[in-house]
Amino acid sequence: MSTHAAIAAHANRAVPGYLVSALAMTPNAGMGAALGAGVGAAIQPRNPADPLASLGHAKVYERETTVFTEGDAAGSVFRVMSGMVRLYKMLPDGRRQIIGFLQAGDMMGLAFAAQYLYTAETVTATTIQRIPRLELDALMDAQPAFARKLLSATTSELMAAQDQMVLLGRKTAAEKVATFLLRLSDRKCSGKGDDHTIDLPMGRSDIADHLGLTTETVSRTLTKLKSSRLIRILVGGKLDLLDRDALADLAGGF
Amino acid sequence: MSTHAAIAAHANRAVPGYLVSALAMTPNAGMGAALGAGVGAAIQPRNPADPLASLGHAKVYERETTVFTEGDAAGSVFRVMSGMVRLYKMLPDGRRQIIGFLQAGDMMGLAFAAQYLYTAETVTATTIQRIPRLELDALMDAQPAFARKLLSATTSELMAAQDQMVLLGRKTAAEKVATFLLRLSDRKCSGKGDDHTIDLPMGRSDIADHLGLTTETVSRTLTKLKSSRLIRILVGGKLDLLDRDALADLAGGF
DNA sequence: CGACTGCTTGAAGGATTTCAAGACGGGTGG
DNA sequence: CCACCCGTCTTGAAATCCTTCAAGCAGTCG
Repeated sequence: MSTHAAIAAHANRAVPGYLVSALAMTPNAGMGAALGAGVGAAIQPRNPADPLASLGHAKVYERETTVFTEGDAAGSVFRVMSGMVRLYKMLPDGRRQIIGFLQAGDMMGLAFAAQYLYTAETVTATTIQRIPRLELDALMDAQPAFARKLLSATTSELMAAQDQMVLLGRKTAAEKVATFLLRLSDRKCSGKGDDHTIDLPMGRSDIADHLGLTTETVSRTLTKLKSSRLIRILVGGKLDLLDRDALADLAGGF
Repeated sequence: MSTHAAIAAHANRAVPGYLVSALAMTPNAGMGAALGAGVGAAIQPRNPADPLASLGHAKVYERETTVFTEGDAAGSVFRVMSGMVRLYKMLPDGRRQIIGFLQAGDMMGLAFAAQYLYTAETVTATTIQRIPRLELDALMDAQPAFARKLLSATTSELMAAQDQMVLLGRKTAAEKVATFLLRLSDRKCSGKGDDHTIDLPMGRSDIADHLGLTTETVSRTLTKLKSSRLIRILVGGKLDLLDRDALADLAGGF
């Protein structure tokens, strides 16, 4: 159940309305999203074909700023234009689980519920487009194809969430960290520059809370990867993947 | 990322097409799903208002039977009419993570990808409606409202997946088991009979692989709950929740 | 009635956490 | 421009929860 509870099971805790799902929603992200679609291009929020471009308005948030909090009334959805955001849920006693990190092109707050289901905070300085729920509704009504894109994007999120469940439930610390680094690397696709240098703008405790570990374990694991010559840790939150194949082995599956 | 990788990040590993998402899709499950909607009623796959009722055809599967396997070409989506199904992903070395358990009304295989992303097996004897992807597409084209229902249902799945991440990443064994039992209990809503007796048709190792534990730990934890008079273990895979409040405390948040 | 399979229980081991200092680095102010 | 400061990261050692390894036990099914 849990992961597949029927709508009915949720009905008593969430009034219909947009809520909390985070998902990637880029101009090229729809059903027809061809293989290799966009990558770089898809990240262009100002793509002329972007149906969302004219909605709402963008705002710059400083680093370590709250965008919205779990439980807030959910009146808008958001799209990250640049920078990085973390989404997390907290247990009553303060334990935190980071659901994911969002980058340019990713959307959040898109779901049917009256309140946001998690908290969104910026990691770095971030530009975020805020789109009132009503405007999005109107767009969905006007463009059925757009509704399909949302479904497709949400579905992709679900796939990613399932991979994360495997990681959290069945992987060791080393596998978790290796998987995380490889995902970051696949994700960026930043075209320019070394394709093996990745950005780690978030702190160790963010990584830990995403992987179900402690900061100490993350640090120790990274140190071990460094000693094994699989990675090189650079200043300024950057990191080189020196042996992607070995990392993939360590990651044990995707 | 992981959990929120942009579509583009998936584009190179999954050709568009229906795939893997599992979600609850019942007649009353749409956007308008009122609070308290259906529960019992929503579980009625033959509800007259059910747009899916006339699609595909139903088949009975024996217990412990494979419905489809991760990697199979994904040509159909499925809806559980009765019984229970488990969905899981495996790591190359055999470690298994059960993504969720499906009951009457839940759908699976609904996503945009060429292959199924996980394996579906029956736990008990189960009746399953198989719906060719093309028929579902046609229905979505014909009934925009239906597409919204799918989006809503998928979104609910995502919410559940996020809760499961918190469980897997940040809860202790006792909290995991308590949470699992409470979810099962909330889920069933079987109207009739003791509202504190729940069905546990799956084995200990299924529970373990869903919660990120071992069968021994699950067994020990259940024994401890029994000793504490919080539950009573009955024959035939049934179980009484004797102190729901205490369990909720133990569960530490939803 | 015996063998099988799954559940329970015990004891030992290990991976990760917890507790506790240091080291590093980056930013600020003198 | 350098030094100080503070937060973060790293490293160490002890503790712990959970796993692993190993038997018993129990319900089932031929």
